[in-house]
Amino acid sequence: MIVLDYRDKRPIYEQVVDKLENLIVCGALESNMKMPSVRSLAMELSVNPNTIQRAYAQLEQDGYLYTIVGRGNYVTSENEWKGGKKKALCKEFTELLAKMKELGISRQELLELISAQYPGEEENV
Amino acid sequence: MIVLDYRDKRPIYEQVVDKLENLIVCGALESNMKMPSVRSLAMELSVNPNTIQRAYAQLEQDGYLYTIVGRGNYVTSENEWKGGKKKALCKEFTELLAKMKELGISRQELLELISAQYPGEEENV
Amino acid sequence: MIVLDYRDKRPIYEQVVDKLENLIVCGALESNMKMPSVRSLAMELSVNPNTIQRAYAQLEQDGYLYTIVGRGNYVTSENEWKGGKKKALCKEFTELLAKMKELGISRQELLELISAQYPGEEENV
Amino acid sequence: MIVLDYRDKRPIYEQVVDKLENLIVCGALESNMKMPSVRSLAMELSVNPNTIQRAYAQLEQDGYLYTIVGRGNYVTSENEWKGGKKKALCKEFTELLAKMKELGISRQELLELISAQYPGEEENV
DNA sequence: GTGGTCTAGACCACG
DNA sequence: GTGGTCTAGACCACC
Repeated sequence: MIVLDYRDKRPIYEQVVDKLENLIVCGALESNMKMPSVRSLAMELSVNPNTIQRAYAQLEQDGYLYTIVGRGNYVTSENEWKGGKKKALCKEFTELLAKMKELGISRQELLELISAQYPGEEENV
Repeated sequence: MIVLDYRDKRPIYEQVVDKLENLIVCGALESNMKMPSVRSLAMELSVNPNTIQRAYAQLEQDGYLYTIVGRGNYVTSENEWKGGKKKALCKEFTELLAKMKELGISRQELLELISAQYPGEEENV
Repeated sequence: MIVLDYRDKRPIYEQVVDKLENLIVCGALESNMKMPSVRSLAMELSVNPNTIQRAYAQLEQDGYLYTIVGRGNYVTSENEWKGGKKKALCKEFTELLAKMKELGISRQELLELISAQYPGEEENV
Repeated sequence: MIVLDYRDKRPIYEQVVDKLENLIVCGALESNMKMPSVRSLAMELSVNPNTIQRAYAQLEQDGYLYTIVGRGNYVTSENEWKGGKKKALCKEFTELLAKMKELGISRQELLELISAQYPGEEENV
């Protein structure tokens, strides 16, 4: 389900947050689905339960999970996190655009990169 | 020349690297220009010389500076770093696009964000 | 009669206490009225009978219910809990006022908040 | 500086957060003042450093502190937290008002409680 | 069994 | 010396 990269400089709990967030965003973990328990996921990843606990706490704070004490952690429904996520990505996109523009990358080059991701849609839409 | 933000979570040396890289990319620091000495820049920013030393080392590794022992640090000529930088940014851009597409952000929305950065250029260029 | 919020951080029994207390305070549950049995309410809410038992015990301790062993739980008459409740709320109110004053919130602002709750009563009453 | 109440059911870190927040709000801890280090405060309170760490992290997230890794924790300037705090208190105030109104506490009684806190200001302001 | 908190002790990057 | 992370192991309330 998750593979940790111990060569990565980022803390483990952050890697776990990232991977799980991706799984939730891409729909692999469905709304209201029960997540593996703190202890079981810790065992599976050979990591201390506290570390998973911290990751789950972060995900809850970011709105991707909700916790019922004594029962487990569950995946939040999509519309509760979608708005925030979209806003964050657009911000990142704008900042990246600024850097690219400064380097002299033309609007045309950007459009080509986009067309590679959104095939079939003509440019004169 | 450089203003540090001590509340930034990133380490100081990384901020210095970032700022200097920006100054080089935007052309404020010209090719083959002599950089301020480690000690003088450390004094100017009120930080430990080790911190500046580390930043310079990082910039040299990234190809933005070259060192002449006993003489100082100099700015690399543009064509030596431009290709790598551009490639890195395009890769980042493509990965970000993939995430945005997954979230359901339309091609149209992207074009609007781009138009905000590249004003004056019509969409049917 | 009662709707539980499983995403609420508070324990279930505490939510039950709160909801029942509200129903008693607002008069929906009249004095000396018989409460539903522990088991039946537990069934209705799909929770463990222990949870309801604990809630009833708490309500009894707070003076809102009295128990007749072998018969069931009954709502206390109003005058037995009203005094204590009022005193507790006023204490809470005073403490909150102190905090607000410390933050520089003016008397005028407080009056406006009150007017929003007690509409129709003029300020010079 | 801080006294813990071990009979309190709330977690220790939460008590620490509460006390420190109060000290900051009331001005006892001035802007940009250096807080005691994690380890020293832990020693002073006879508590594990992790516990203090968690409290500081919470306070940072709430905007009362900012952290410079390797240097220490510092008190945020007032205007960075004042708005959020005021909003939170007003919300609490409104909710409390609703409860009091339900219990039949009159507007007049509230005004008297307020006058006790804001002496000298006449009612017909 | 579940999540939440806490202790004791360790290592790391940073300055 | 500072904050940040992690482990190992423990206890608690809740259900």
